[in-house]
Amino acid sequence: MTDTNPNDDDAMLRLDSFLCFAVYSANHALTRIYKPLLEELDLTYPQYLVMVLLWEKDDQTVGSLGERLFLESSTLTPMLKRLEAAGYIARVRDKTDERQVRVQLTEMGKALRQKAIDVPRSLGEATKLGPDDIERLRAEVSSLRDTLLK
Amino acid sequence: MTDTNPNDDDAMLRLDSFLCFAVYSANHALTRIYKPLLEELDLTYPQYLVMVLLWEKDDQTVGSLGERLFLESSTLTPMLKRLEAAGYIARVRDKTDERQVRVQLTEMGKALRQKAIDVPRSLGEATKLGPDDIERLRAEVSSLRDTLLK
DNA sequence: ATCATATAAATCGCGCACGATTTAATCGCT
DNA sequence: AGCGATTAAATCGTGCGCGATTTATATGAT
Repeated sequence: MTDTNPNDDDAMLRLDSFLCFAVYSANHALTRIYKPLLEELDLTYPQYLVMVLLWEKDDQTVGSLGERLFLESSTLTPMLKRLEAAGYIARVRDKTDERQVRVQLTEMGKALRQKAIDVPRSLGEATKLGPDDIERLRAEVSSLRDTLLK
Repeated sequence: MTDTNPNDDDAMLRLDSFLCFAVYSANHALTRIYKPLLEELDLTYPQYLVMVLLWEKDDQTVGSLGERLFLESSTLTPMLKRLEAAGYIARVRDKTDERQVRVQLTEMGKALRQKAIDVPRSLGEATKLGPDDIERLRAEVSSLRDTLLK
């Protein structure tokens, strides 16, 4: 008698059972944690992600940044203009292919890296998780993303 | 000789190691998966979350919806107006406390539930994960969120 | 009863984020 | 060389999402 839950008329249409809502709300929670940390750097959270990519490797195109961040040019272009206005990056047309715009760190942008150096540690602490748990969770969530995008 | 990585000048400022970016990008990926499913219902993803809450329990205030979704009235008010314009809900001032607005399903809103009934299953399939893995991951990510908001 | 305080939504300004379209440059085929 | 197809960014319109403020109502202490 596999007594299927008699109160099953919901067919699991309950918010608390949604993985998507967990991810959605965790993302907002993370953004809120970052906010005060990044305000000191005069960066928003998505802008910070761009800067991290540029600190990894300077002089990238809009397209390659978008590919890494899963963002469209319609999102990046205005964001990059704000980063340029803030003085952290320069946007220059590629000389050999004028269609592309290369995004380059200014001296100010390079210098900012030092001020951002312990943001990841602060965040790690806020999660109250050990490095191994963080890495395991990160790998699982990344893998979910990759499955969905495939 | 625990040879600490000689190329450690990065101090882990690498996007690929960020749990936050995994969550951020997984959230976008989920939104993209939902989009075509919800278009048939004439709902956006956040609107769908509101509807799920109302299907669970009709006649809730703006504030209580916000508490469940971790959203402010500045986000909800315009969103609820759009749901009202779509014909799915009604917004009525509470008679005994005129400060509050009660959000109530219309007949159309109630009927929509049947059309939404297998959205969760479609999503479960897209993740290519079993129910147990989904639930475990959901619990972990929710717990992360709760830790951060505490 | 009155008035300060608190609470609930709404409003405003700004920054993502996307899809659809447009503009500009390059590529490829002949 | 020329021109259609492709590619890279930018632009436009819409919808979240927040913090700060405003408006309106309710509460509470005297």
